[in-house]
Amino acid sequence: MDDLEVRELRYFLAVADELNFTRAAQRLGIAQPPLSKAIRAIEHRLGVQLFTRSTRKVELTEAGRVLAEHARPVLLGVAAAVARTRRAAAADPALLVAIKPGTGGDLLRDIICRYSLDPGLPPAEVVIGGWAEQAQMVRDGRADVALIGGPFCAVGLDIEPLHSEPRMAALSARHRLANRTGLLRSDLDGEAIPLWPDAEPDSDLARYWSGTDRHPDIKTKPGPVITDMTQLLEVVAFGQGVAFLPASVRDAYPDRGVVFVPVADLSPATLYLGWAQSSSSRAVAAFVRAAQDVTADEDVLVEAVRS
Amino acid sequence: MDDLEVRELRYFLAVADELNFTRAAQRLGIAQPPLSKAIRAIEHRLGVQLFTRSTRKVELTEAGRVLAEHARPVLLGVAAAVARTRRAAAADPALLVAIKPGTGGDLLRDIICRYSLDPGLPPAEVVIGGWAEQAQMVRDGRADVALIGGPFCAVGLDIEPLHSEPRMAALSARHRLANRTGLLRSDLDGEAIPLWPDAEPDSDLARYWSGTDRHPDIKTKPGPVITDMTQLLEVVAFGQGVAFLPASVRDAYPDRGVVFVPVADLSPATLYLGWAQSSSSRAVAAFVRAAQDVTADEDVLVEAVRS
DNA sequence: TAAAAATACTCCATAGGTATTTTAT
DNA sequence: ATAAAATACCTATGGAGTATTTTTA
Repeated sequence: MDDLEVRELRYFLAVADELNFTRAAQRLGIAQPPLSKAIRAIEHRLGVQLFTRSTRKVELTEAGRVLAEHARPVLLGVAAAVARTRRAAAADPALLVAIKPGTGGDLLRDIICRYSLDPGLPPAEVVIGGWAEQAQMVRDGRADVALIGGPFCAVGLDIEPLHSEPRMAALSARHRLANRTGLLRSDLDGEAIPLWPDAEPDSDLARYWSGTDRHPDIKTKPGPVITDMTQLLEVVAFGQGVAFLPASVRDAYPDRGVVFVPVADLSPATLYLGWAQSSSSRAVAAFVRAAQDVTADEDVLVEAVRS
Repeated sequence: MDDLEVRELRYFLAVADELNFTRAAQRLGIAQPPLSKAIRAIEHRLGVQLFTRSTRKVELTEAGRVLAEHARPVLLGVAAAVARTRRAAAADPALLVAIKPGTGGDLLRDIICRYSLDPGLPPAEVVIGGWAEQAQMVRDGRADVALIGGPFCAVGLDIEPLHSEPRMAALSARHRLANRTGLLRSDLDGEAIPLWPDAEPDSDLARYWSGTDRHPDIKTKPGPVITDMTQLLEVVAFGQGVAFLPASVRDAYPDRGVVFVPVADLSPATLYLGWAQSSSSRAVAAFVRAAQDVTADEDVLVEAVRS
């Protein structure tokens, strides 16, 4: 008379995503009739209608929307439970730090270095994931902590800002504004913006990368699709678009015919440390503390240099 | 090759709690052999040993501890999903506000009043739960928001402090210190402290109620077991113990031969508003905002009276 | 030796498959 | 007319039960 099984939640979400029993069944790798039956069984057990369906249209009911919203974190929780349990049993359990290619550099090295001072803790290992995948890796247990740049969804995570730096316009050396010493975002209105494949248009992510998160009125022109930073800089160098990148990118990637010009009215690039909400892991706590210590030291240094 | 079912998590947690397959099976209402088999199946599927067991002793492994920690919130999540889905489908969905008997009073009335100004929101209904159950009611979906007094575990909740007031010593009118105008906690060292049945000795809860959360060195003498505020005040009136209560209790309960004396070095009684972490419910958001508005107004009022 | 977990087996509920029918556009 | 969900029916995996054996403190 009550609770749902993980398998049922999975089936339900597949239908909720596809709004089509046949396609959902394909995605799940089962036949359509058992899927229909499973959904009916859930509805009957809960005494609730989850979908309004005819043979031509399937829609979520209000109750269905509520269930969908609750079901997703449950499935992530199960995945995380399995992944972390497996890792805990491994011969050499480690603290997994998720980053995306190019993140970190000195800061990450310093944090890991300080974290490693305590020999009683599992060693920290870096796992490099896809471009906006770090938060999800923490949620589903593939990692324990993550360095996350740019805007992201913090549901299920505890986070701490580590470092913030202004973003600059990356322009081709031959760009008409390449020798300016400063710009406003509006100066680059109408320029093509290279696109990351997974960021749908007008998402937080897309608006951040196009520098329009603080300028909702600016419409952007789509540029070529790019998948990594090298490619992005190439596109910019060829004059096929402009990008808004943290200043540190200039140092991380050697000169490629791209110039960086300060832009006064861009949101900064902020690097966050994220970890599983209310994690009780000693290692995670130590890593967070190490990160805080390192950034605090850095701030002191910056103060000292300034004065 | 991967994920666990809800039933399996339930079975696992029963064994993890009891550390005894036979008792766990009884608790689950199944026979012992299928339980043993189910746990073995989990261990085999994960490729992980969860318990070290002989016929005489069952213990959690490190991996088992990790799984137990992850499994509990998953089960709560499932329970919450089911409960909230059912409620969303009800003819008259409401926003359920969990309180414990005696909480709230004017403040709660004002918050609900302000929340109700928007006619587009579901009506707020108050559900009265057990004494320290409010947080759990939010976690497992029996309620949407909760007013929580005293120390509590905020895992899985977002919280916001609403109101803080100093606690006073509640003494029998015939107590030797009853006519003092002020006390320190140490003045009442050695007095019997009435006990709430569910607060195990030396828990955060017990230390809070005995006024020793800021005085870890003070040992307390156990008094009679009490189950509600009326009973507590009776016990105090009879001189069988003392209690440390927020000042507002004096006003909420008519005179019962109990006097309230300020105690300078007690932690205050703070009332929190709690709701499901990263809830996306419009109603919950509106309720939280209403509560913030009301307390802000109150603060302004207090300022005004002071000046 | 006794208490508790593991093994051996039996049974049946149900997850999932195939074939077919119904329904709404 | 057709695409898609529902229904009917069948099969087999595995969840749960009973009886028994093994293990160790």
